Amino acid sequence: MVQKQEYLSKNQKIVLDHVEKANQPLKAYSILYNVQKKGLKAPLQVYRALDKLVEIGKIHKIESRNAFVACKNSNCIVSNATAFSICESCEKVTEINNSKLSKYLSNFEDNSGMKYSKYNLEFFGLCKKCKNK
Amino acid sequence: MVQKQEYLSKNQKIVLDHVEKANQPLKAYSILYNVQKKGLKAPLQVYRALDKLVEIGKIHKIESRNAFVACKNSNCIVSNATAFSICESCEKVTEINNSKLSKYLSNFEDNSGMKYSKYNLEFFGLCKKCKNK
DNA sequence: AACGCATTGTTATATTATAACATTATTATT
DNA sequence: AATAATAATGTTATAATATAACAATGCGTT
Ligand SMILES: [Zn+2]
Ligand SMILES: [Zn+2]
Ligand SMILES: [Zn+2]
Ligand SMILES: [Zn+2]
Repeated sequence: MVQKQEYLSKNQKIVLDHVEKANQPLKAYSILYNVQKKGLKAPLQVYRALDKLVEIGKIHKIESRNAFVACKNSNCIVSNATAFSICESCEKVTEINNSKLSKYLSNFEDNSGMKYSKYNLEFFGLCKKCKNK
Repeated sequence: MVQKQEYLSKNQKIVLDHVEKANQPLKAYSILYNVQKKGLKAPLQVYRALDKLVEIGKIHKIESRNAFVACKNSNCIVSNATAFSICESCEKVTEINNSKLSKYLSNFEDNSGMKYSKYNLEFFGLCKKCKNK
């Protein structure tokens, strides 16, 4: 039997490194531009690395922004249970780490008969800084 | 003073009509293709109508799918508080109308000092049908 | 009529993402 | 070590999604 991958490949490391160093979401093509000096020449190389990193929870995609951010919750137990706050003025994005919220949402059921295995939540508003302007 | 728009323009009506008749999310270019017989020839005409319709809550964007769906909550009080369930197998999307959930999320606060004015939540899983396959 | 503003029409272009195919690397099994 | 299975890479081209820029029109208000 083939084991699940437990290491990161060269391209995956390069992309993750770059995304982790940023403290804001990055666009795929901005990542591409910045890792070209490291040998990743084509969009697909970045997208493939991102796909894998998202799959294993090291990176999350901010869907409303088409941007990618490194996971801030160690070990990323919550890769299938993500929540973010997004400032609509300065675009600052923060990963929300709130166990009550994640418990509430992970246990959420409605009358649809559907059992949810995953969710993504994005809150919008003005951050402290922008509110006081 | 100019009043806030309370009617829909020609293009907006055409697009909304079309989206309402579908009971699934539609892609912008599929909408375009289907309303070309009604005179909307260019992507921008569709995107502009969609923008406005999203703004006033008649239509919601399913961010993880880049697709648009008509609001199912009458009067759309919740245009800034949206929740959807998405089947990862058949891609069926349902707007969740659950007052406990919306109350919980609308009142959610964390220690970031941010007051959220809007949220979008997407649940993923398998719908009843797909689960029993 | 004159103004302000939303909407429209149009062409071009930017941005985001995937298809297809050949090759190489890694790990597991024999 | 050879084989097979799986994952990752490299590359070119193209698909899908979305916006810029600018001119024109429609409509309610003054
Ligand atoms: Zn995370
Ligand atoms: Zn801000
Ligand atoms: Zn709605
Ligand atoms: Zn289904």
